[in-house]
Amino acid sequence: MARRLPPMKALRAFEAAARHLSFTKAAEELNVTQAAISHQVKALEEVLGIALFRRFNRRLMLTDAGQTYQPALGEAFDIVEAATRKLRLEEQTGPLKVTVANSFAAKWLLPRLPSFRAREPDIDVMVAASDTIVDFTRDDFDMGVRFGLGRYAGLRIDLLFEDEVFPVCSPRLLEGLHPLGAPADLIHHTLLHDDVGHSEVPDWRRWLKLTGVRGVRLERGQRFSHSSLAIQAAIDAQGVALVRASLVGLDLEAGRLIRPFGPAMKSNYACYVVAPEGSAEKPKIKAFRDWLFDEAGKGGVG
Amino acid sequence: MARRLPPMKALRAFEAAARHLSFTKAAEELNVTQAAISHQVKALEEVLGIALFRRFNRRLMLTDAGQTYQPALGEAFDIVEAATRKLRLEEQTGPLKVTVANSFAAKWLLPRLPSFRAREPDIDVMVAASDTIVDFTRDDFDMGVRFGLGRYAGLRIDLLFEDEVFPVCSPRLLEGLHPLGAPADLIHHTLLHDDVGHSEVPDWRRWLKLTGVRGVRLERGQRFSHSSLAIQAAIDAQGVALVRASLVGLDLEAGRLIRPFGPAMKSNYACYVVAPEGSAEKPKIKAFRDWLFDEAGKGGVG
DNA sequence: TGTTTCGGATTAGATTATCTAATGAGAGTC
DNA sequence: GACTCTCATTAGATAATCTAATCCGAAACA
Repeated sequence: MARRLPPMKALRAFEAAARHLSFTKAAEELNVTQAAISHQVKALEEVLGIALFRRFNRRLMLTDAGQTYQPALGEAFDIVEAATRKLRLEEQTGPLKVTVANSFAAKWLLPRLPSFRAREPDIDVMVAASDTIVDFTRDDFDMGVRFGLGRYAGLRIDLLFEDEVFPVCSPRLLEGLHPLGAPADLIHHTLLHDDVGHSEVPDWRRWLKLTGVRGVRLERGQRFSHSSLAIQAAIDAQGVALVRASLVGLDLEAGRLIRPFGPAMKSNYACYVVAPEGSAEKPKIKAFRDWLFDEAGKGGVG
Repeated sequence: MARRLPPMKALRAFEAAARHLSFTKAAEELNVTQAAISHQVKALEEVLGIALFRRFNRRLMLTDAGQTYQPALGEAFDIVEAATRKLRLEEQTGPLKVTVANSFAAKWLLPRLPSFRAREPDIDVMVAASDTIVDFTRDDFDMGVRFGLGRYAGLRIDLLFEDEVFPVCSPRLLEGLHPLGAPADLIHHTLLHDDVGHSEVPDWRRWLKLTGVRGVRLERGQRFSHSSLAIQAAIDAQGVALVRASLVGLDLEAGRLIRPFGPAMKSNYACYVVAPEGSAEKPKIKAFRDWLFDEAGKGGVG
């Protein structure tokens, strides 16, 4: 299994020298002095115990051994070069792996993604929706969009937008039996909860406290594991949801949801674009980040 | 033309680590510490700007990039290994290039060569007969057999045999008009000269002086560019040649030539087996040298 | 003929690259 | 809960590599 190879640097020196039939030219190619090539080739010949060059005063020739050796080495180095080039190319054009929270994926990113595809047709995006926070040193992701406090070590962090929460419901709900003109009317309606469980994101309890409404039974109503599901239930006129503005921007625009009344409550959580410090400026990552900011600015959500 | 490749040592380290999915095992394979591999891989990832491994606590995984990179590198190193192996093999079994003087080739080596072929059927011998002394650092030869004083810098030198010169002629010449029983009888015979031009090898002038014979016309007679031609002329009964013992050993044995009278004169020149110091103990060179000594000892010439 | 030029060899010393030893950290294992 | 395994990190030691200067010999030049 274990390969036994001559020193790689010496091989490179020899291969270049053999190609040029000149130590001086090889030295130029490898950006070293002629003496360095001379040493390396000599060392290689000693390691192998085989003469590779016949040295004349102003001319080099390959020995039979050198003549058979050079093409093989050239081929090997070509393979390495091609593989490296391919690696770099794929790094630029290969799929961009983005990790995002489930609800953000469903209600913000996916509906807007066709716009990115139109703008950067060469970049394939792989969206991985997950509610566990990825460690970029462990998981093979290029970047992420996260709700949080914006404190992530070793990452470049850009604030995409701040967020707030407010109640939304289907316009159909207004046509129902019970009015929905003020927070107090909620007493006759179903509350749609999500279990995001971020203490920093206001929930119905805190919102009702803020508005001073009493008598609403918090333990009742529909509970969902994800905000996106609560939103969908709201669209289906099943009740009133307390949601993050960012997630319902398009639904409000399209009239699928309305805001029956205020107020909006500020969340400490905001939306951040994150990427490993070292790769944050790579073309495809930058392209996606730029697009995210353009989209956020456009919708009046940011 | 100029290739731009990542550092070769780092590539080696990465390839081994990728193959084992373990820095520790890679370190064993390359006979370094685990820390060395860790450094090299990290350096490579920095040079490329691309993560190659995903690091878990007791487990390594390749990133997509690493996964595409490793097989190409493995292939490249395999090519290098195979080429190196082939080189070493050919060095052992490929043709043995021997440089010898023309006359030695014709009159000593070639007639005996079948014996070597029988003894070492795997070694092809390429005999290059030439009267110019080769420089092993310049010309692609493995070894040589030379007449001389045995002073050659940078070479391993083994005395094959010392030499002497004496007159020889065809037995047919004794049956001719003029007798050939003592040096003085040469006055009636044709002298066969060779133009080797080594002042250290006695010629007719010195031999006649030694024997005290007078009246022989040195300027007369037949001259040849090589000893082997003078010997052939002697075999053809064209006259009497003054030759080196080593060159006529087989002709005397076979009765093609006889020594009509003495004396033999010692030559300062002797026959040496030479090979570059560094490669003198290589199997095929040693095999040929051993055979040369066996042959020299056998014929009673050495 | 002598002089110049060219390209490789050589030497010794400087500079890096590379490696090691020691240690830490985190998560499986017993 | 102690132990073990594997990789990361640090600083310092070591060794590989490179450079600068110079030498050398033949070819080119004149």
